[in-house]
Amino acid sequence: MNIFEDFLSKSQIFKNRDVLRHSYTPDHLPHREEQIRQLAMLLSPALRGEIPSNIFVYGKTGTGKTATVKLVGKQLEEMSERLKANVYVHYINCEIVDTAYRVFASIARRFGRSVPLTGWPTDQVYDEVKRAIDQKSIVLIVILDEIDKLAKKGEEALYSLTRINSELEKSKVSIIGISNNLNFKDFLDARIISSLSEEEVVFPPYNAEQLVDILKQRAILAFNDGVLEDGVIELCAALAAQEHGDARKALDLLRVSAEIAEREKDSVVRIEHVKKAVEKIEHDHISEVIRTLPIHSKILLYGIALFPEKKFTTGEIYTIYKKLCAKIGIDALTQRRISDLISELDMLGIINSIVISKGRYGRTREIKIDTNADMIKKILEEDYRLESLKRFEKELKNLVSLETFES
DNA sequence: CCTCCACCGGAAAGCCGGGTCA
DNA sequence: TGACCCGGCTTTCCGGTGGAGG
Repeated sequence: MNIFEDFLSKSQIFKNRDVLRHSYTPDHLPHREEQIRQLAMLLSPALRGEIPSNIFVYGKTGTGKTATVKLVGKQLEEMSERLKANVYVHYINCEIVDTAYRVFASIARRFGRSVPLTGWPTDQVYDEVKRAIDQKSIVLIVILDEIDKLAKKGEEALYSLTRINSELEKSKVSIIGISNNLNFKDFLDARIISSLSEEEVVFPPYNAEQLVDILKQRAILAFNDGVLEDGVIELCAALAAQEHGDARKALDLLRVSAEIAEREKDSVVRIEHVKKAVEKIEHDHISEVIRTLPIHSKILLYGIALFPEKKFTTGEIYTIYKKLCAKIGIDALTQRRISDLISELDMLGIINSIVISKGRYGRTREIKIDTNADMIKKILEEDYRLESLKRFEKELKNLVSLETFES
C-alpha cells in the first residue's frame, strides 16, 4: 500500500480548498454591486480613448477592495480587447513594490522592457516607463494597492505618476489608489492628494448577514454537500463581523475550521472546530511574526518576556538587553535604535508601549508584554542563537532584578 | 508657576551587500 | 576593473516635551 493512499482517500470534506484562499477572486462579488457600478462608470472613458479621473478607493481590510478593483480591471481589458481600444490595466501591490524605483520597474516590465532589480538611477527607469508607454497610443490604468505603503519611500513615484500625462505625447495614464488607511494622506503633498482623489469610492465593512452570503457562496464551491453543521457559517460570520466586518478573516476561519475537522477525521465541520480555529489562527499568527523577527528584536523581546508582570521603561529594558547581548556575544545596538525596535514590536501587537511622563523622573515609554509570555519565550528559544539564554534564565533574572529594580 | 529629568523622535549621514555599466 | 546606484539597517546629533516636585 502506498503511504499516500491514506491521505488521498479521506478528503470527505473539501471539494476545492483553493476557493477559500484570499488569492481566489470569484467572478461574482455579493454586496459590492454599487462599488462595481461606480468604478465601471468612472473608468468607461478609457474605452473611448479618454483619460479617466484618478480614483481613490478606501475601505478597511477584507472589504473586497482588491477583489472588486481587479474584477473591474479584468473586464475593462476584455472589453477593450473586443473594441480594439488599447486599454491596459496594471496591478501593483505596494506592500511588495514599495519604492519609486520598483514601481517604475514594474510598469516598464509590463511593457516588455527589461529593468534590473537595482543599479539604475531612478530617473532612468522613469524614462524607460515613458518610452515604453508612449510607443503607441494607449490608455494605462495603474492600480496601486496598499498605496499608503508608498507614502514613506515611494512618494516620488506618486508625484511622477500624477504628472506623467503632461510628459506623454500619445498615451494617457490614470491611477487607482487603494488604501485601508486614510491617515496616510496627512503625510503627502497636498497636490498629490487632490490629484489622486479626483474621485473616491468607499467600501463599507460587511455586516454579519452579508458575510453569511459571501461564505455560503464560497462554501458551495469549496465543500461537499452536507459537511457543515448548522450554524458554522453563521458563527464564522459573526466572529468576523465583530472585527470591522473582515471577509478575509471569515474565510480563514471557515477554512481552518474545516482543516481541523479533517485532521480530526471528523466528517462534519462542527461549532467546536470553529472555536479551535479561532485559537489556532491567533497562535499561528503571533508565532510566525516572532519567528521571523530580526535577532536584535528577538533578544529585546526575550528580555521583556522574562518579566511578564513588569512594566519597563525604555532605559530599564535597554540595560537588560545589553546584558543579554553580552551573554551571547552579539554587539548591542544603540538605545535610539532599540527605541525604534520597541515601536515596531508595539505595532505588531506583541508588546504594549505607551509614552508617559513621570514628571520629575522624565518622559519615557511604559512597556509591557501583551500576549502570553511563556509562549513567546518558547518560540524565541527555538532560535539557536538564543538557546544558551535558556540555561541562564535564573541567573539573569536574579542579576537583573537586583540591579535594576532594587531602588 | 517654573524646572528639569529621561527619554522621544526627526534628520542626516554612514555602512554594506545587492546590482549596472563602460 | 572602478565608478556609481539602490535600499535596508544603524549610528550620530540634537531639538523637543509632559508633568511631579520644588
